[in-house]
Amino acid sequence: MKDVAQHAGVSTATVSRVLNGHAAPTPETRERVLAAIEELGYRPNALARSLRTTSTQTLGLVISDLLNPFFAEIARAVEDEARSHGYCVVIGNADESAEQEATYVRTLLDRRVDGLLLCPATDDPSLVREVSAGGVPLVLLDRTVRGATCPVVRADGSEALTALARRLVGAGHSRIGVIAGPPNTSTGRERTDVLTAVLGGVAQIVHGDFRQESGSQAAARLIDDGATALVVMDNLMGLGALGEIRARGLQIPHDIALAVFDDQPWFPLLDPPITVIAQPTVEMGRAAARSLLALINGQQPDDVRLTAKLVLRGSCGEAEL
Amino acid sequence: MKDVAQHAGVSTATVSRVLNGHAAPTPETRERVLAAIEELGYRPNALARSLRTTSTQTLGLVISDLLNPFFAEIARAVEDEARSHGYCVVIGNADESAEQEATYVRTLLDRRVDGLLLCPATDDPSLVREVSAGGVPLVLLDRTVRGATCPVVRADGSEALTALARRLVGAGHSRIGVIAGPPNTSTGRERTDVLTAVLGGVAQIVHGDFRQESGSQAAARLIDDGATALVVMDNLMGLGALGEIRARGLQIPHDIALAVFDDQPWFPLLDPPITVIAQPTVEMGRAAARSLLALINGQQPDDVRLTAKLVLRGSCGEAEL
DNA sequence: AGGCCGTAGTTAATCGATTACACATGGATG
DNA sequence: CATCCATGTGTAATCGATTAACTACGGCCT
Repeated sequence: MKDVAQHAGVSTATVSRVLNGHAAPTPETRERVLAAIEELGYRPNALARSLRTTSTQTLGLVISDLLNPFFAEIARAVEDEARSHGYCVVIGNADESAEQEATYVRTLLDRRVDGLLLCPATDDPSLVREVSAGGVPLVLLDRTVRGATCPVVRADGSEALTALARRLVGAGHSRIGVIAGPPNTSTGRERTDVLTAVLGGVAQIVHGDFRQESGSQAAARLIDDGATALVVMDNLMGLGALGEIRARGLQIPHDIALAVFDDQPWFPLLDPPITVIAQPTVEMGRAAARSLLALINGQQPDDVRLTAKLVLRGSCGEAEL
Repeated sequence: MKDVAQHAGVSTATVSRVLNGHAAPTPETRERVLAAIEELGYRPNALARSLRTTSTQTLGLVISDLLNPFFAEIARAVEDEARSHGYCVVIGNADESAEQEATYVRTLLDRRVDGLLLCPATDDPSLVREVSAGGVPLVLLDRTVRGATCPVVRADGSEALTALARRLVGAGHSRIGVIAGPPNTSTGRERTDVLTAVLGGVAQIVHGDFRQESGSQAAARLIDDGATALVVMDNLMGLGALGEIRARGLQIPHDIALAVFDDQPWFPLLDPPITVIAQPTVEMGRAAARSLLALINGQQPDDVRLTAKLVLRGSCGEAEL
């Protein structure tokens, strides 16, 4: 910057003013400065700028698993929304581990992100408290924590799950296996709560860990226990369950019905196409980014609750109803 | 930091030394400083540190599309490898657009990443030159550019493609449709070059843009033109092609054979399971991160060329051979 | 006792920007 | 013609760390 100033025969203050579009500099000065910038190929140092202004124009996003397309879509949406407001997004991959999540959150805070979006790995509120105590704007995404004091953006699958459960019972299923998320995640608990409320003893619940492998294992157990329908609360575990069903040579929906939370582009391609509860991932991501930006701008955004939709495709024997 | 120093009754220099594990401070001083840090909940400002040390301990990764699981896996691997060396990764999503790619690259450079990993959207070398001119360590990933002067990490699918092509010809296919990537990407061109070399006039090539939609359209055209086999050069376009095949009610492999570049966890679940050319994504990501770190440490890493493997599953009529 | 040295710690410059304040210039005003 | 104000620019402090150069303090040797 000093070089640019010298080249243009002005002070660094003037260069800075030109860069930041202040009213002061004369059109001619501005021209000269811009020419010098161009000629020297100068690019301002964002670190120095941020240090001085205490604003990085960056949002932190800590998600549970980048390989889960559900989160990848969210990340993408967050990024789009942020970019359209001149913000950049730094993504941290917690890998469904509370420790790694904490590490990432701290790293991002150390780098002074202007705000943080978090998909908490567990419903333990301590990390959230820590961030709030630091005064950094925080929005929770997809999952919440106990006694959360910050805005939360998530999808509500109660209606869809209820409709699905009724349908399965109506089709005569009397042993419905539920492959749920970990009991210490809000999504893991809430979704199963809805189901048990509707299904009562008909439901048999096994908790997985939102990973493919746990889906296969849970499916194996449930099938061994005589389940005639499987409801899987996450697409990765759904993938595992599907693998197990195929490995056993079972026919969907004849031998076993299947429904999965989260839609994926390849679900319609299976035979039969898979019935899903689709979450509005893009809208969730965008809404979360908007809420966070609002918070950064001193507003107090409300919680956002979007609805997940039941998409019937055939894997629950819809055709036969 | 000043507060911590005061609290511990030392100077900021001493605090800094404690933080950075310098030899100087006495165990007692160290204790006192650590206590003060603990008590005040002090966390060092990474921006200030980076400004002073001109090192951010951060790698930039600009990829073509986060929603493409191929790149998501790579991103994940890069991140793992980087983290194990104490580096953080900032991901930028170019969305297969050269402009957005350039924007991201510049943003990352402005933030002074220590090095950059790039999956170039086109084979135009100008952006690469710009980065190199800035003296920032750069490694290309998956794709290269014309006259690249930096290390490149990619997968070689020639053998696998050749074997696949021979097999298809051997099975009697005389019109083989190839859905390729854009001709101005190295992967788009090289893969088709291999195929045309082996197949000659038997191959009919349509270029897509690495997105699902273009896969459907290309498949439609090729099928209309009488193709009895499709080779798709990317998993997203493969998804599109599959959709088109299903929409037309064609049976795989009876009516049409199909093979796709990039393996995906759900390919084995289709009926029949899809034959693929699997790229070693994790190894690619790790290797790229390692090369970049080597470059940052002043070494001159070689190009890395990993081999993609043909995985026969049935969608090319393997059972019938 | 005096000189020397190693060690622990302090002072102050520095990284590259932003910005409050001071200053100079020139035109309008009484 | 002196005064005042508006306007454009420069000076220098500042953000929060790191680190070279310096100082103070003991202990050791002769």
